[in-house]
Order: sequence, then C-alpha cells, then structure tokens
Amino acid sequence: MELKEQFAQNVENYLENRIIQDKRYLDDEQLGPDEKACILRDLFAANIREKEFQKLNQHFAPIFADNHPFHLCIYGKPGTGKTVSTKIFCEVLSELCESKNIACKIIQLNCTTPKTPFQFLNDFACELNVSRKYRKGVAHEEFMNKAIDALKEFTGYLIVLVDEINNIKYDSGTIFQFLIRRLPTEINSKLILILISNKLDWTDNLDPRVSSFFKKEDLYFRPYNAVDLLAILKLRVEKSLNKDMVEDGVIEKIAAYSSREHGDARKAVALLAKAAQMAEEKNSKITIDCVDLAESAIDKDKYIEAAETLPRQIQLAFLSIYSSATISNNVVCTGQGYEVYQKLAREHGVNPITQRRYSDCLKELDLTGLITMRIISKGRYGRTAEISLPMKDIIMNKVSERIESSLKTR
DNA sequence: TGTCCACAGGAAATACGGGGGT
DNA sequence: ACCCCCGTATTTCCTGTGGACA
Repeated sequence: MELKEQFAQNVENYLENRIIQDKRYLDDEQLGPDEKACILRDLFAANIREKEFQKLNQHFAPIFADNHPFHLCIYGKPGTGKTVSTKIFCEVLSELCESKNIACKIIQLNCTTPKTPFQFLNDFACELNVSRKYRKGVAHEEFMNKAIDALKEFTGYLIVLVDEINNIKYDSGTIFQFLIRRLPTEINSKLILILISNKLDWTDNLDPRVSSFFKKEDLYFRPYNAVDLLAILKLRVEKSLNKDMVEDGVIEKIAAYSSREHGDARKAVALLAKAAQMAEEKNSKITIDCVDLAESAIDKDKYIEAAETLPRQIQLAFLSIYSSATISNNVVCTGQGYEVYQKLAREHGVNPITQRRYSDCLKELDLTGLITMRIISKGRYGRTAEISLPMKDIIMNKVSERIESSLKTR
C-alpha cells in the first residue's frame, strides 16, 4: 500500500514537473496528416509561406478555366516546408476539383532515399496499381508501358508530384525522357509535373532534346529567417511543452542559431526537442546552456548515425583513413589509405575492392562530411588526393568505435 | 624545357543475381 | 532445371595532368 502511494506521488510529481507534454509535436514523423495540416494553417496565420501558397494557387488556377498550366519546379533548402506545403496544396486542389466536377488525378512519388531509375519506375507503376515491387530483372520499358496503359483511358488532369527528384542515381536522363517527352504524348490526360528539389541546378545537365520540351515555371522557397523560426518554435512550444519550464531567451536563441546556420525548421525543432529532453533528464528548466549542450549532442549524433548506416566497404574505407591518419599527422593520400584498407578488409574477411572503386568510396565519404579530400599535385612525386579528418578526435573516436562494432555484427 | 610520378577519373567490359519463360 | 534478359555494381583499361626536379 505504501509503495503504491509512493508511486502515485512520483507520478504526480512527474506530471507536474515534466517539460514535454506531447512529444509528437516535436517530431513530424509522428504526426498524422490532420495535425500537420493544423500546424500549417497556424503557420499561414502567422504569415509564413503565404506567398508560396499564393503562387501555387495562381499556377493551378487555370485548371478551372480549362487551361493547361505548365509544369512546376519547386526549389528550396531542406526543411523549408516544400514538401508539406505542396502536399497540403494538392489535397486542397483535389477537393476543389471534385466539388467543381473536374477530373483530376494526383500521383505522389518520393525519392527521399536515393533511387535508381529502375526503382523509380517500379514505384510509379505500383502507385498506379499495375505492378508489384521488384528488386531486379525487369526492363525499364516494361514499367513504362504498364504505366502508360494504366493511364490511357484517363482524360482529366494528371498531376505527378515527385519529391526530391535530384535524388535519382545513375542515369536520371531516362526518367526525364519518360516524364517530360514520352508520357505526355502517349496518354490522353493533361499532364502537370510538380518536381521538388533541394538543388537549384539539377536541370543543368538535362538532355537538350528533353529540356526544350520542358515548359516550366519555378517556385523558390526561401530559407526561414529568425522571425519565421521564432513563430514556428512558439507554435511547437505551445503544443508540446510546459511553458513554465522554458526560460526566457531559449527559443530566441534557437531561432537565431538556426537561421544563421541553415534556416531549416526541422532542425530547429529537433534542437528544441533535444534541449527539452536534456533538461528533463537533469530535472531542470530548459536553459540557454541546455541549448548549447543539445547543439553539440546533435552534431555528434548526426555523424555517428551516418557512419553506422554506411555500406560495409565504405565503413572499411573510413577506418583505413582513420587509422592511418592518426599515425601520420592527419594527412593521408589515396595510395597509403588503400594499402591499409586491403589489410583491414582481409582481417574482416571481406574481399577487397579495387583502387578505382576505393577512390569512389572516399568521394562518398567526402560527401557525408566524415572526411575531406582535395586533389593536389606533389610535382614529380605525383598527383593524389590529400585526405584529412575534419572533426575533433573525440567525435572521430566514437565514430570509428561504432563502425567497428557494427562491422562485427554483420 | 621536357620528364615523370601517382594517382584522378572517364569509358568499356564484365560480373552478379533476380526475374520470366520453357 | 535451365537459359536468356535485365539493371546495377564493380573491374579493367586507359588517357590526362600539375608541378618538382634534372
């Protein structure tokens, strides 16, 4: 009985002092579509992204006068609300079309995880219910034909929304050729592509035969500034945190930091969440110090997580650089790294890859930010990539430890 | 001025392994 | 059970190159 009372008391305390009331609002992944819509409406009320929504409206308004709008390319850095805004807009659009009796079909695809042309076309066909998931062995042509057959009868507006289109690996040309040239001529519906990308220049290396056909309009989502972020964070605090436990200046600090560093709302909210979590563990209010701590913790986590999910060969490549960099003054060149790599690969019972491929792996590591490489010439002593580790030893230690252990469990 | 190092990185060839047909 | 087709992953082959050195 006493224990029970004690427990009840603890629960009472916890409920009174906890900071996080509803943690779902600190992580968009956990929110349902209605709640997301709700957040977005609040944002519009705060005059954020209103202009962009307006532009979307204008672009698609001609539909209702039986005019065919151009394609639409949407740009913007990660976390600027491109995807959410566009998705919500599509929902609104499709409701409006329905009420006005206009045939309109919306297909949504996303390449958040990088996709090969094969996987993309496979998804496209699946979305139209004319195919199952395949892993290999089916011709691109077959998916395209299936998709076209499925769409042949439809004569209304067909909107194809592709998120993160810049994430198509290898030959993205086949995809564009299909979407921009082939699809519109072989189906009877009026096709409008909405292509979302976080790179401004992804249309640059488009085949001229395709790009001349590509009538488009651009829409740019600018990064959030400190004022926007402050409004966004305030909304989240309102929904998810116990306001009394947030010290003055905390959200201002997060907003200022985030707008300076990246203008990414998702990251700003993640920082708030981490700070709240750390404060809760310490049983204190969220202070400015918590924000600083949270910031470095997130930084560390980011690299560790990236390192753990890397393919095995690339992990080995990283280890080879790491171990040779620590003995030779932090700078390695490709040849040295490769020798160490071969030894490591044998130790782990893995077939070593060629040096050509090894240097490709290093390039991928460079992209993740785990190493930095620049190509230099040492005159008579050759031309090579000079590779170094950009981060502090503590982080690197941790990262390599995690890689070692994840290699063992495979 | 030319040579030559130690690779970079492009292109073509080959290996791999799932898929359908038979 | 076997074969051929497919897209992707890796290897093989190769040409290119910035600058120290003789």
